[in-house]
Amino acid sequence: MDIKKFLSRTEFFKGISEKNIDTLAEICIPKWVKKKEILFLEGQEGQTIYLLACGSIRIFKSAPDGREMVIKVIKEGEIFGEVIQFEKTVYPASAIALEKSLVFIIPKLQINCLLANESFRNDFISMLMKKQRYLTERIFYLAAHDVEERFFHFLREQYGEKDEYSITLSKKDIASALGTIPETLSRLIFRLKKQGIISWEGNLLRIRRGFWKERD
Amino acid sequence: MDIKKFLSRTEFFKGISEKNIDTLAEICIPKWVKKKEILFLEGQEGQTIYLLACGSIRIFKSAPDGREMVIKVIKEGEIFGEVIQFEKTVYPASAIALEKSLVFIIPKLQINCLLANESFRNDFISMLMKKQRYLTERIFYLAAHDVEERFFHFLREQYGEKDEYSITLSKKDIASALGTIPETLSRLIFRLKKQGIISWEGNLLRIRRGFWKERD
DNA sequence: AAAAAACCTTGACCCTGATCAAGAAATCGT
DNA sequence: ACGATTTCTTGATCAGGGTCAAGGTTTTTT
Repeated sequence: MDIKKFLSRTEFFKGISEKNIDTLAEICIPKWVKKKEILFLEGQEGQTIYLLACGSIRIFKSAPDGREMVIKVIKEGEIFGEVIQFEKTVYPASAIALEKSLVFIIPKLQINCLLANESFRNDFISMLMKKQRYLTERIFYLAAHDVEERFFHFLREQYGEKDEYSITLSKKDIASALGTIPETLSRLIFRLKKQGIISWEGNLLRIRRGFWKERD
Repeated sequence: MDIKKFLSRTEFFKGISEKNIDTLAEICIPKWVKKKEILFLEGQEGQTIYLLACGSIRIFKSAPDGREMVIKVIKEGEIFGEVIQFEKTVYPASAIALEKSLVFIIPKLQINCLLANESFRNDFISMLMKKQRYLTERIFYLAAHDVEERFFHFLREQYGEKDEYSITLSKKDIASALGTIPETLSRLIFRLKKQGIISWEGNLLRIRRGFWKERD
């Protein structure tokens, strides 16, 4: 089975021992979720942690009146929902698939066992700290950068610095990931096209050569 | 010495065993910092984790051009700087004292030893998750709530729901904690006073009776 | 393949909160 | 205690981006 292969290539599990990989591969349950499927809702009790194998998942919070905010768009190889591991058993945010995705479901009890292993534990704690760094950065970005800056930051963060991107997310979803609305993103794209900084037809987004270096 | 007493009353260390408390009390170094003193800067290497005993500390990020954003105002009994525990050894944000404060400094090596202990480890991981919940909530609040909502949220979060508060932070510092500027806070206070919702003379901030219940 | 739904774009308009400025009050440093 | 610096307030102005509306396009459903 190539679950093992995938796990061992994963950012989070790549440092893990062969034996632990075996255990994990047996434990975790692969599950396909379709676009718009909800994996869990804020406030809901949960017993499982997720690992995204393929696709993308939006983690978000919403207020009763409908206001919503994206916390993070999960990339392939990332863990999510790990925050229910101890004490609090309810998810603090909701998760929805932005496209057809494959996730591995890992019961939190199993994680608990692995946690006895020192190297796993260290990786787990490191992962939590990395998330903390990410969220810290996101607060900073949302508050102190305009939509254009956030757009390029999102591209780099999600796909790296490239000349060409094959975009599978809808513009609407990208807008919400940037913390804005489709109209604003639409106008931004219009302006960037006019300035010759990007072109975007269908799935293909091109960035002007040298753009990333110029902007520093 | 009553470091022990303090430690055992602390949110984070209260569940910890007597033996561990003793060890910790020996390890950690108390340090008074004066107002505006910087504890560490973003990007700086660090070997220590902090516990705030008394006072308050602002954790913030800043851009080269001067834009700044408060990530969190640390309350008494909270840990900060713990994010350098593994791998990355640089702080992802800066810390400055908002008033004269007492911190306990704990070398990260020592934490590492304690981490071998299962119950401590669980507490540590729980603490990280709590922070993650906090940051998630903060992203949501900053993005989806106006300054007035953030003001009351800050009060509740920092001091609880009361009728009277003795405010030791400057309005400027409160403004930045809310993610706004002094002018805007000043105008908000003016409006809330006019509406009879608050009064604020000197240190004494009063909230209209029943206000918290009404707002739900 | 047709109908329905969702998505994208563009325009007009508005609103919250930032910026700039300047004077008053409070606090700090020596 | 006094001058200097910082903080606080209030006014005038401005801008980024959100809201509302409407038409066109793409995708989904049946």
